[in-house]
Amino acid sequence: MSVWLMSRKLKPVWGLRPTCGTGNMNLKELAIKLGLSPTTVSRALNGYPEVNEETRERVMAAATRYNYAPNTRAIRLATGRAMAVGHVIPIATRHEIVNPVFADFIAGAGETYSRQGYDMLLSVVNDEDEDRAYRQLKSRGSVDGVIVHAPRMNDPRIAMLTDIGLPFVVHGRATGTATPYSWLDVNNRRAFLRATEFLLDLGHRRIGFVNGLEYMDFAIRRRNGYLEALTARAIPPDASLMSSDEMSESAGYAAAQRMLALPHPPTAFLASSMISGMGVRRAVEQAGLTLGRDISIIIHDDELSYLPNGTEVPIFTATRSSVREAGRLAAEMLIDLINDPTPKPRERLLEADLIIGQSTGPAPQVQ
Amino acid sequence: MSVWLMSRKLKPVWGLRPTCGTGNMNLKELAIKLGLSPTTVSRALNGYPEVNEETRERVMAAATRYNYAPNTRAIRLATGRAMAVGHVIPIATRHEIVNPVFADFIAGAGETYSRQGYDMLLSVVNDEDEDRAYRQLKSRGSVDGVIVHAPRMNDPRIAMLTDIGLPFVVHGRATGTATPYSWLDVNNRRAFLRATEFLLDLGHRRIGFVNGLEYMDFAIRRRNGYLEALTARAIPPDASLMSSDEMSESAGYAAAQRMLALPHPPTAFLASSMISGMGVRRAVEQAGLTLGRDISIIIHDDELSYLPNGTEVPIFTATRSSVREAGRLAAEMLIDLINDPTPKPRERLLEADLIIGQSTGPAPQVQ
DNA sequence: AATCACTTCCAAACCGCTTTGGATGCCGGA
DNA sequence: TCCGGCATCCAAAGCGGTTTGGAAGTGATT
Repeated sequence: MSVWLMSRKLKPVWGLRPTCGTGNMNLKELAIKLGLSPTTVSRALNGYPEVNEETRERVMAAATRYNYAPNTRAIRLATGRAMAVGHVIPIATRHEIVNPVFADFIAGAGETYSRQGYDMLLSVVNDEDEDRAYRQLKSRGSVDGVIVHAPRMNDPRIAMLTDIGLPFVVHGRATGTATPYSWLDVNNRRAFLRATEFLLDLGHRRIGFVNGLEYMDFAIRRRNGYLEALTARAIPPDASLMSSDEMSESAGYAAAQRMLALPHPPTAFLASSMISGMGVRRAVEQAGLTLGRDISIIIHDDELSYLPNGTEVPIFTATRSSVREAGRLAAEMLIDLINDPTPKPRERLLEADLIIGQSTGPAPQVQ
Repeated sequence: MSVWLMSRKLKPVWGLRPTCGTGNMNLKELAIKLGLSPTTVSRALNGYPEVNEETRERVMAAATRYNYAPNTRAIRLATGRAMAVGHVIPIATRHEIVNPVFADFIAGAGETYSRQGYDMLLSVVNDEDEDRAYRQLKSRGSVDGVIVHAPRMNDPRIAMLTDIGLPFVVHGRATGTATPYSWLDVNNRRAFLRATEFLLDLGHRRIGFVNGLEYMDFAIRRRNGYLEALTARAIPPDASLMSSDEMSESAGYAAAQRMLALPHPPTAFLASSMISGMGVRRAVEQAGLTLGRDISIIIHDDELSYLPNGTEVPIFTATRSSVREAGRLAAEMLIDLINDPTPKPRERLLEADLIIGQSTGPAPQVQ
């Protein structure tokens, strides 16, 4: 008797938590409604072969009828996969990254994610918390991989991510990194090499270079391309014609204004982005010069969806490469990487087009 | 004997799946290492009172030592809360939204989320999939709530979200919606009313209005403010001085150029954004007019981090309201809403500042 | 000595799904 | 008649946490 009581006590009737707090149909309920086991229902919905075709159709029909959608939280726990990709965005001082280029990249990547059933997780963190953010993403299992933005020279994130074993793809490259890693980049050196050559061919000899911040890897490569083209024509680079700053309109304006005030001003400009190019244009027009005649400008056009470089004819002559497309491709690379049991680094270099607009013309004869 | 065999068969040794495939420490392992039950460890870490203070410290120390972080997937399943907020971004035709304003809003909201331990989920979908995206977010339990962007007049999303019971906060308002809902908005009507009044006070009588697309709710309210100010001074609005288009540089340029070519051109402009204002400025300067003397411009400044309206002195006179701050606040509202069992709609109207820059001055006497 | 309150800890159910290892029934061939 | 193979289906063990309902142990009170 007392034994019976004890065993009763050991197995009490537990207070049932609400099975259906969200108001959503779940697998078990659906199975009961169908008179099947959860196993079979799950298999039917996921296309496994060991289910009668007739049964499968019955299940499918019931699923749509009862508006059943599997709970992702449960799937993730059961499968051990987050089905999500993380993007860590540092803010504060370096607001460089909260920029329209980033927005378009995200939009492109997001397209790939939703096509492939992945979620996109954005972590906005302070600069000093960036490292911890990646580690948490890993240790809490929130994502299956990450995309690394805005790599700098000798970027420490690459070694760190390799170390903790979180799959990643870098948008850009990090000069100075010894170990191999996956990346997708535009051939910035070549793009700016070609742009400079194009201006040189038009007779320009003094070319102002309005670059981005040169701790960013892409800015370094662009400068290299610019310098390489000059050197190939035996033109000594002039430090007063080279600037490096944020890629904002006002910074572009300031840099161009300074260069135009030189005793020996440039006849052409190379600008790092659409936006800084607009600043350059303002300085040029304010100086009473005409674009494409007195002064030539070539910009780098990321094909931002809200900042088109003209609708029919391009306004600026530009090196063009869609950052949105880059986002799509980088996301695809990452998902490949996640699904690949043997993670050998993938690399992809995109070439930029050189498109001719109305902002370039032969160098004026009167120097 | 055969019974024994059968019972053996009924309870076979299951193939153990790797407990630790991710290489992460989990609660059970940590408990074993500490010689405690998972229950106690969980409670110790989550600050429950029924744990000895000494034990708690031991647990905390072990957690940091072994770099333990609870698996979010498991927490979510167990608690039934996603601890995540969703943002659905439609793309394709309306690329209006993949714009810098959106990026800054997201950055602000992201700050709040990471401060409060929430994840931010971004869904980039085609326009036609937007509805489905919200429904899936709900039925799959991926998020606890969403923020609705870029509301239009009679926006159907509001009724839909109310219907499916997914908590939400609208960034902006949707004119024509009958049922109450939570929103955070800038007082766009008042901002443009004040800006127009300011120009009228300066003697301007013909004010060009370069508005955003007028199916967007904020654009409607801005137009109302503009018209209200004119009406108050008994100035009949002139349709040829009002344009409505995307808020891009080129659209701003085109609109301003058209108006400046009128037989009776405006002496001042009201532009919907920094970017369209830049287009207006280009048209003005190209027409040989000087900003602040011949022509005045007031823009709306969302305080985009990468597009500052001047560093010290503002370039443009502007109605100013930080969209990033709006993001922070909207996210806080949403989290409040999620945590509040009695969901009564919250509303918040932010006022924009009118700041004086160099782009405005008295109307030229010679009409 | 028995009762009671309180502190501290634990076993096990549960969240909703996947997946393993059978079980069952049917059919054709030996 | 028996057996193997095949097509279908199911019970139950995870995934890694949270949370419920006790269960010991300790002092103080009656």
